[in-house]
Amino acid sequence: MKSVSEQIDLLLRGAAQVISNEDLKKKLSKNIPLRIKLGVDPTAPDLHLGHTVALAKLRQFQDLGHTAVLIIGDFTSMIGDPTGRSTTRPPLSREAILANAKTYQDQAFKVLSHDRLEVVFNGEWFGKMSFAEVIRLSSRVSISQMMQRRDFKERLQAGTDIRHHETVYPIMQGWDSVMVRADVELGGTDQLFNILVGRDLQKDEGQEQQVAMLLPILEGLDGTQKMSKSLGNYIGVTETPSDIFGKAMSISDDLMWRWYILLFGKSEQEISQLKNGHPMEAKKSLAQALVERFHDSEKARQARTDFEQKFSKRDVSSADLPALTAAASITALDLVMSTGKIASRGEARRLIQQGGVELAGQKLADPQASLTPKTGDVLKIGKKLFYRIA
RNA sequence: GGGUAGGUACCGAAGUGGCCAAACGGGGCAGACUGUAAAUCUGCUGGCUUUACGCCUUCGAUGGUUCGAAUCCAUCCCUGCCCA
Repeated sequence: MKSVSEQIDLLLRGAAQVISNEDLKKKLSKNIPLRIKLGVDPTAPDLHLGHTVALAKLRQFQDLGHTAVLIIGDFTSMIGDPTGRSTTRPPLSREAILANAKTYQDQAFKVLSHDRLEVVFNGEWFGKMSFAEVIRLSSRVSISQMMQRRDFKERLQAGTDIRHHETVYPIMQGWDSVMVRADVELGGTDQLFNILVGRDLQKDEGQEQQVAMLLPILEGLDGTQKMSKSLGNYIGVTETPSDIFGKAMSISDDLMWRWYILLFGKSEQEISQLKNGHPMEAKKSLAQALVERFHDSEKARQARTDFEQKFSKRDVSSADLPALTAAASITALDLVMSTGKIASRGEARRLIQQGGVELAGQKLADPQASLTPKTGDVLKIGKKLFYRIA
């Protein structure tokens, strides 16, 4: 096992806040594997890079010899974490939760190691609790304490309703920490309150208190807003190698360094070393590393080669492109529409008129022009869509 | 339950009888420039077509008034705020 200071150096990279550094150091000094808790809500079926920030941190702990305790919130997700929400969220059905949990694990293992891992469902203990126990547990947290949470306070002020069960959520999350005897709990910065409740409850139970390690929110492709599905600025972990690679290449340089730190735990020295080279090289390496993480190294190399051919060398002659069957004689408009990727004929018309469509290297200008596409010709629509005529 | 302000395109927000497919901003898409980056500039951004100031659908819902309605009237649904 690495020395405490080496571990600290690695673990603190990218962390937004740790409560407290001293506690963490003390725990590490015991030189026995720590139990690192990460609770996840199986509410959304697909993970994106934003979700993997905490997973990557958890993996770091695993690599240092600590035990990852992944809590699947099958029970808590029936409530829905109110964190960051301005409205009560609709509960999920049992079946949906279990199906999501399965998908979640499959995807999480692209980042996590199977070694030194425990996966538990919190229904194991919450499902058995009696109402009396629930009341006893609830009595440990005061309402005014609960109302200190920013999202509750704001909702209260804004006059939107807060349902009673939502205030129970932090208590349940805290109780999870007690049940798994967590040494460290990971979470986004918005999880501060919930994780601190865990510390309180552990203290009440006579346990050593967990360290709260908060990780920053990952910015999405646009570089400003948080990565989220609804904003469409995300990279999903199940996306194809070329999509992951291409999307990663489209981010700004500033964002690239953030991703290096948050997703790959790079140190300041490593970053400044990368900054000495060409930024595009650094970005390609990042993109390649991402593909490797979610697929494999062979596919990552392939994605990079394809990308370089398609874009850097602008040579698509040998690249692997989706095939498109076209009639011997067809108008430019119909050819573009036959890809099925363009929403309306009006949009296709606009693309052509604005010079966004090329066939065999020739820009098309007239939507009505009659074309005779040959087998092997490449159709390029906009920046990202490529087809080879079959 | 009472009062009050509202519901407009992906989002925000103008428009209060014809010049409204609906200003403006954001977002998105495309082009130029680049490192297919960012920033910047330009264009586009409901659908269809024979691309025309043509047709169709749209301004919470349904009916109505009118030659003509996002705009006026009626009923209904939903949301915020204040009071109880």
